[in-house]
Amino acid sequence: MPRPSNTAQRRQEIVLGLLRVMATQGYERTSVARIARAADLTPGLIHYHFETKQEILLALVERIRQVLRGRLERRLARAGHGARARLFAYIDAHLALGPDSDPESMACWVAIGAEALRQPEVRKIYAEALRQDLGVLEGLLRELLSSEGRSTHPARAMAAGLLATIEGAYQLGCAAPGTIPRGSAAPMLKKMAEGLLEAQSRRAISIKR
Amino acid sequence: MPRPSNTAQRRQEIVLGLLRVMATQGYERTSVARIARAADLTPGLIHYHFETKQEILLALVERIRQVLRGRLERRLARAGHGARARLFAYIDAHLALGPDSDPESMACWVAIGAEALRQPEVRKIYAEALRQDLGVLEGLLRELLSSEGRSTHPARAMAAGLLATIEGAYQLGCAAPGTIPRGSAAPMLKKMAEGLLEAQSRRAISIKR
Amino acid sequence: MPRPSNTAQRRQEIVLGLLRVMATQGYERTSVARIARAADLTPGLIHYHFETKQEILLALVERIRQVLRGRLERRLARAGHGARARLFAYIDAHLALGPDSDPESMACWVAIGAEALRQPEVRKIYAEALRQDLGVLEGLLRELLSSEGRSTHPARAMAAGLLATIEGAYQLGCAAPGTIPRGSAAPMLKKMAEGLLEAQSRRAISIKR
Amino acid sequence: MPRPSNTAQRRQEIVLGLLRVMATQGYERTSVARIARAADLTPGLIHYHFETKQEILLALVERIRQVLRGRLERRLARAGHGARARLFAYIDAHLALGPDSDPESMACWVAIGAEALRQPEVRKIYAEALRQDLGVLEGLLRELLSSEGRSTHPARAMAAGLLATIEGAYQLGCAAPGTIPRGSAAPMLKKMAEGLLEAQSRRAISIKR
DNA sequence: CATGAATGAGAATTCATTCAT
DNA sequence: CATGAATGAATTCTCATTCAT
Repeated sequence: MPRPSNTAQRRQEIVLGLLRVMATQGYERTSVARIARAADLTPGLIHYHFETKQEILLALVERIRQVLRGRLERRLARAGHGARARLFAYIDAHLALGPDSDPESMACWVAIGAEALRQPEVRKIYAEALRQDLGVLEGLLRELLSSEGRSTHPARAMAAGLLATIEGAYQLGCAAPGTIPRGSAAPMLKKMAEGLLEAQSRRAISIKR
Repeated sequence: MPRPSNTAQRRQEIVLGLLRVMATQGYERTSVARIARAADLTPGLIHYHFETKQEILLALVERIRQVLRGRLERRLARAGHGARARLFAYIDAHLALGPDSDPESMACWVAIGAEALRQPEVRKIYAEALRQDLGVLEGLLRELLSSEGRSTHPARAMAAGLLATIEGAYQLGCAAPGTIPRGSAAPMLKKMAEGLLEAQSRRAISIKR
Repeated sequence: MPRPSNTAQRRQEIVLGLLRVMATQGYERTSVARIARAADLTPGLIHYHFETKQEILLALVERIRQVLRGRLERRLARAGHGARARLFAYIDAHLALGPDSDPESMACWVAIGAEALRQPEVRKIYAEALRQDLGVLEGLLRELLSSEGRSTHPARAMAAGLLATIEGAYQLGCAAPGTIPRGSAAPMLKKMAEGLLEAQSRRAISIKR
Repeated sequence: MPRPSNTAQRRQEIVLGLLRVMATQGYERTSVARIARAADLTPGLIHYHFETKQEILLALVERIRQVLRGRLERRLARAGHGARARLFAYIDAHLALGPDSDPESMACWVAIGAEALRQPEVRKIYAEALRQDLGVLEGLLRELLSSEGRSTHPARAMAAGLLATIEGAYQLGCAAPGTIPRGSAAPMLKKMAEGLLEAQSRRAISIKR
């Protein structure tokens, strides 16, 4: 009778080890030995469960995305059916402080974004993640626009702008703390969203006139 | 007769070598030997002109800032005195495509942002740079707000939001190309700025009533 | 009722796994895990049936020898009683192409020869194997010489020469294909054997004169 | 004034270090650290002068070939113009014992032959080396045949046979010492060559009749 | 100023072997 | 018998930095 597999468990521990170390050291400076120490394992075992260090990174991306998806779903569920409330839930899921905010993941996400610059494989899943985010955000904006009886055409471009702000807020929040006053990112982004929507609206009206 | 010092020249070549390599490799993966090769120099000479590799990075930050400052000044000069035009000049200096845009520097800036996560010294000058940007941007917004006879109070928060969007656009532009349609970053940011301003404006008006 | 032992079966599977992998990877590059995969077993089980990796190698040598012995016996049986035919049967058993030729074993044999350079234990059984071959070959030559009424004295030296050619043909056949035209090794060696015998013969005759 | 380059010197030292260690350990078991120790250098320096370990191996092949070429040229020069003497010079250059024989290189050559099985790049230069040898040997046989007024047609096949014997003699000499009595390889090969030539000759004669 | 050889401290990865289940 | 997780030592290779010339 073989010992029951603990691979899933171990892989998670390893991924969390990378998360912890990478948040302060970046990917390149995080050696497999450090991941091992952080997870209280041996380097050899790391490579038993993952072929390469990069594979751990990819698993970490997956995990960060999962957690974010969970956060988003919970907040959308709480938000009810109002299109505006749902958009705000999206923003809060990404930027709000609070018990479910996750600064380590945020720092890692920034580091992952930098790795995406030079590792094609990382770039691929990083870009894929952003395309997903973009899609979800666009959907929410589309809901909101059509609920107000307006054209959904600018939804995509607006989503891109808001997504850039989110990613930029991560970057500034981690690497230049203080630039954005603590806790102000989510409210600010909501204002920007509203501004975009209203500007759009007024322009539409003025065109009609 | 000693030969005239070419230190300044050499330092610049070295910094440009780092710029070129780092844009695709990131900082950690850029070895001194590669910088040397890119600058057509030898590793030893690099360390004659710079104590450490990190020092080159700091010089590169300085240089990227200088170039950006130059671009901003030229665009502000062309913009005339209109507060809105001056704000747009700022945005274009950071995001517009064109002959003076500089994708390599943009990629490096993203990599520098990631290095700021883990190198306190880099973080210091990175944050300082962003504070400067923030100050300039805030000033422009203040100009604009007061030229319209409105409170300049929200200028700082608005500046933070716009700056985040700029940094985020760099990130997406480099690491997830296609997320933001090519050439659309500057126009989008202008719309976001306008939205913010107008939302502000209407709220102010409605409060007055 | 304990299940019947399948050790013999398993050991053979493992040895064949080594054969398959080693033919292309050499001994050092053949990890126990790869042997296991090739034999559709697990690494732990390999070490249940063999103490060490080297032990598998020794078993493989034994097996290759057995197969060769079988081939030789079949060909000798077919050859009848003519001394020349029997010598040729020996040569064909080692070098002839055909359904019973075994390129994988040949490649392994070459790899084993290289391992013999550095592993005394392997050297021991490798040398023993060659001494056996030498003995058999010498016996066949002796038969042939005495059947022609000539001195059997040079049989040993001739056997050594022919054996060297056989081993060299393996080497060239595996590692420098094309050097020896395909299918030409056995006929060439037969000519070399005849040449040796006839040269011997003429010299003997001339001495008599 | 830069220090004069000692790269050529160092590279040779490193190659000789590999030669020394590899003769007893084989290629795979020869770690870069051991090469370094054997050459009294540091591992880092090894990799300053050679990109990879394999590159050292390729340089070693080159060197062994050079030495062999030198030995052959000296012996050919001493052999005068007789075609038979020249053929024997070739054989002696490869197999004769004596002050210029080189057992370490011989052992390495055998190990290289085994590496050729699994490293395509090694196989390439190994096969090329053997093709060269084959060409030279064929030329000598052709000389000899035509000097006796006979067809040179079988020269190639004869060369292949003799070359196999040479490689096999290396193998047996290194890995199964005693199989071939010490010092008997060269005389035996000469007899084999003569046997081949005479057999050929007699056949030619008998055909003429 | 300039060269490039040299160092030494890591880096990721591999792997034979052990052993709890 | 069988599994496969775990270990720890070894491996190749990288690289910032130093320094004799």
